[in-house]
Parts: sequence; structure tokens; C-alpha cells
Amino acid sequence: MSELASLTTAWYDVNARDLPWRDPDIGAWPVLISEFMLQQTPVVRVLPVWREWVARWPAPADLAAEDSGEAIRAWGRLGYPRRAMRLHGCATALVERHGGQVPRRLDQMLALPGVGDYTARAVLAFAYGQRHPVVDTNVRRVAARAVHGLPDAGAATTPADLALVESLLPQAEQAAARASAAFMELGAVLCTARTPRCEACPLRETCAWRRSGAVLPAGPSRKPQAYAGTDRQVRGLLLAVLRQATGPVERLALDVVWPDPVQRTRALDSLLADGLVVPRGERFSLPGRVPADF
DNA sequence: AAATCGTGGAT
DNA sequence: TATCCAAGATT
Repeated sequence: MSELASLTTAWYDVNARDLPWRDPDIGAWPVLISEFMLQQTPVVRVLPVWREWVARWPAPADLAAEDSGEAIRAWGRLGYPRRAMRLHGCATALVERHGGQVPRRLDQMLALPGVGDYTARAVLAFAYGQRHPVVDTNVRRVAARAVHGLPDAGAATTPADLALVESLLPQAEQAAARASAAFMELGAVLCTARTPRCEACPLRETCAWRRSGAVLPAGPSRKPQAYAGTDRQVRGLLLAVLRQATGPVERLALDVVWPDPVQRTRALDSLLADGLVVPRGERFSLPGRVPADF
């Protein structure tokens, strides 16, 4: 195996955080839930919601039996609520296509809604111990620095990234899966975007970027994303109203969240198009059955 | 292939 | 206070 993998795994053996979805006895479904929630959302915010979901919907069939609106509501404030709907879609697909189980084949994983190159391989590696290059933003940053001597990676995961990381993995399946978790942990805990802690890094002697001075770029490594005043913010405000409502709400209750009627309408229309919101006559609600007293 | 899609903690 | 960014996927 590569020196990068052996050094990083040895460090991980001692320093891995004790995250509940890393319990070796946890099932593939809880792992899949964690991977969805962790898409663009920090660990600390995922933890409490993940616990709720695993307790409430211990198997895919449990979630599939509910309206997608329940998933959206239980998603809470994790952000990007389309993930909740796609995860509900996953549960349905698992029941319909895979006997209520999480499949063990990459092509079957990639065919699930909301499951892309990262999530598919992460679940197969972490839940089933398979050998796949698991490439997220952390791993790409570690590879960019340690291997290429660059301060950060490109904007998106490329086939070249997958090939490189695959070449770093040990041959044995379980060791490869552990190395993948170790690379991610290193990027999340030490080899961070803005303030890397190179002194504590197991790769400090071999890292190409450190040997060239570890100079951080002046500007942001990604294009900073605006939020205030965007449709995204308005969608969030609208959905927050519908999440806490117990039934359909009047248009007026939605109108008060944003002053500009043009943008408000555009945001609501996009939520309707996404299926995150459903019209109920003159009113609106999350998707699903309406309680009898409405 | 660049834009879009939430939210909140850290700096 | 404003900016950056966090276990991505989709179109």
C-alpha cells in the first residue's frame, strides 16, 4: 500500500472521532442516511438529526411507508431539503428494487436518487467494507496537497481524482475502506481548508505542499456563494413556515416572509416544481396526506 | 460545465 | 460584521 495510506491509517487508528455511524455493527441504511445528511452539512449539525431518523425509521421500509413530507419535516434545518425528498425516494426504491436492503453493487447504488460518485462509494466502503476510491472534498484537498503540492483541489471531482485515490489504497478490502475513512478524517480534522495543522499531520514529512512551504492562496478556494437576498434564502423561509405547520397554510402566511412578490412567487414556484411543496386548493403544504381536521 | 440548491459556526 | 465553507448531486 502507499506510504500515504499507511501513515494516514496509523494516525486514524489513534485519532478517529467516535462517530455513531462508524459503529461496526451499524447497518448500511443508517450509513446511507448519514452520507445524505453529511452532503454539504457539518458533522455536529448532523448528529442529533441522524439519531432521530435512525430511531424513527430503522429500516428503509419504515421511511418508505411515510409521506415524503414527513421526511422533509424531520430534516429540520439541515439545509438543502431536496436531500430529504431524495432520501425518501431512496427508501422507496430500496423497497421496490432491492427487497428493502441497501444494494452492494456500485451501479445499483448510483441508480438511486441523490446518490452520486461520492455517496455510492462511501456507503459501499463504510457499510460493506468494499474497496472503492471514496473522494469527497476532504480527500481531494489532501491529495492536492500531499501528492500534487497544490494548496487546494479543483472545483469538482474528476475521473483523474478517482484514479489517483484508487492508486493510493491498499489492496485488501477492509484496509482500503479504513484508509478511505482515514483520508477523509485527515482532511476534516487536520488538513483543513483555511487553517491546516501541519505540525500534527502524519504526512508532514512527505507532503509535497508542505515541502514547498505550505503557502495558502490569498483568495477563497471556491467561489463564495451569496445567500442573503437569494431565492435560496426565500425558499428556506417559505419551507420553514410549512415545516412547522400541522396542515395546509394560507397564502398570506407565506406572503409575510418576504416583501418582494416577484421573488416570493418565483421561490414558491420552484418549491412546487421540486415537489417540496404541494398546492391544496388555495393553500399549500408539504407533500402527503392532509390531517382529517383540515 | 457552470449555476443552483440551506443553514449556521468559525474566523 | 462579512466572509468562508462544510462527508455533493443535479441539470
